[in-house]
Amino acid sequence: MPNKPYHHGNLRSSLIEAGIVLINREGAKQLSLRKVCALCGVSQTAPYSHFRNKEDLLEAMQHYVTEQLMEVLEDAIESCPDQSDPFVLIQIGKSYVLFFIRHPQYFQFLFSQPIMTVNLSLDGDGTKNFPPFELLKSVVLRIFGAAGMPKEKMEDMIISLWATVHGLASIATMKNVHYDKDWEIKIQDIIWNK
Amino acid sequence: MPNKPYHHGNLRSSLIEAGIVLINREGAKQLSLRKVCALCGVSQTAPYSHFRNKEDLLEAMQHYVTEQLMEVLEDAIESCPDQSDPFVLIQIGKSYVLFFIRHPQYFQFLFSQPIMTVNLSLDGDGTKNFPPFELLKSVVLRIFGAAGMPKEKMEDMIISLWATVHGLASIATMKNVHYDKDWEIKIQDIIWNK
DNA sequence: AAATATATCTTGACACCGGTAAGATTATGC
DNA sequence: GCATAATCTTACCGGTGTCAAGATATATTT
Repeated sequence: MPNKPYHHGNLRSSLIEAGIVLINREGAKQLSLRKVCALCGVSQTAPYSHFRNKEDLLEAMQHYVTEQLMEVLEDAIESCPDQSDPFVLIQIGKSYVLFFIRHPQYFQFLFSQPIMTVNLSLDGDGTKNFPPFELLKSVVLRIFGAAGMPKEKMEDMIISLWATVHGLASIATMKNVHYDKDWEIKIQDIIWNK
Repeated sequence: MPNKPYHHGNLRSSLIEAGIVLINREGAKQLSLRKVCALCGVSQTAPYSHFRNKEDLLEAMQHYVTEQLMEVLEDAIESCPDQSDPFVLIQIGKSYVLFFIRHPQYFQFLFSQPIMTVNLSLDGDGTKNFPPFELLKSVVLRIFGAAGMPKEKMEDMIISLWATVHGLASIATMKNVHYDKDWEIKIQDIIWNK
């Protein structure tokens, strides 16, 4: 049984993952730096060697969650046989909503104080954009841009699609929502009927 | 210049309104009981004669905001010449989104920890429901129920409509969203194209 | 009208929180 | 091997929600 070393080793990533654990356990609202520190077996001010403040840690955790979401969305795209079929959009939307249904705490956490930028217009710098949204934009551009749809119309479609899907996720992850149907089936219908 | 009386007189409603002022001034995240008390010129524990705890005050404030929203939505309905025209739904949706665009802090505040219930099915007790949602349900029921639309289809329509509108409000009130078009015009198009 | 009871507000205190300052411990580069 | 930098700890500060006990005003009863 070795003594606990003075240096943790990889505290930065441990703090991020401990924060994620606590968010899933008790929700983003109850998260405190001190609890994260306790879970990592480290003093209350240790994080300040790796993050400027709590906001900074939260931002790193948001990137962590966003990457998980991106993997899910990219898998959804790859699972489609025809990449130029608008059905890809349904799959993306479905995966987006289901991701948050499976991790209800993530929705509040990601969007309660969103740090990432969202540029709703098709041109402009996409590198700083919320990656899932940028992904949606690129798919619409690939499918309908090739078909000659005017840019204005594509922008409307992107906003409308994301609003619906994001709204569904928001509603589905609310605590006091009662719904006796199967979301997975309904989501597809709802996106489809748009 | 009269001395401040020991009893405030109408502290309960004053606390609610002071809380609303502070939320509009610095956001729901920064709100503290003590600040509300200071704004009312009262000690830190005075609220506990009127509310069980902070949650309880926040809940009362949510009801306060919800009533403002309801007034806006009811005005929107009344402004429609033909109450059986589906155009009423567009007007409701537009007013819903614009309300939150005009009061960006309210969206986070109302839905960050929603206290009210949302029953997505058409039957069941509507009295405990989030009133704006119940209003939407009743309008859809009135317009399309009379036209003989099956209940299942109306439920899909309600969820889809609310998801879109709620999602639009969510996106439009995000801090880091860049959009150079006029929301008021776009919203109508987007809801319309559904 | 006086006495009692109740509602309302204050003071004092506690544990928890995010954050700063100064110092201890370990790793790194020359 | 020594100096420097990175990492972690202890001590402390102001702010927060909340409880306990007491002060003050209003309401009720007699």
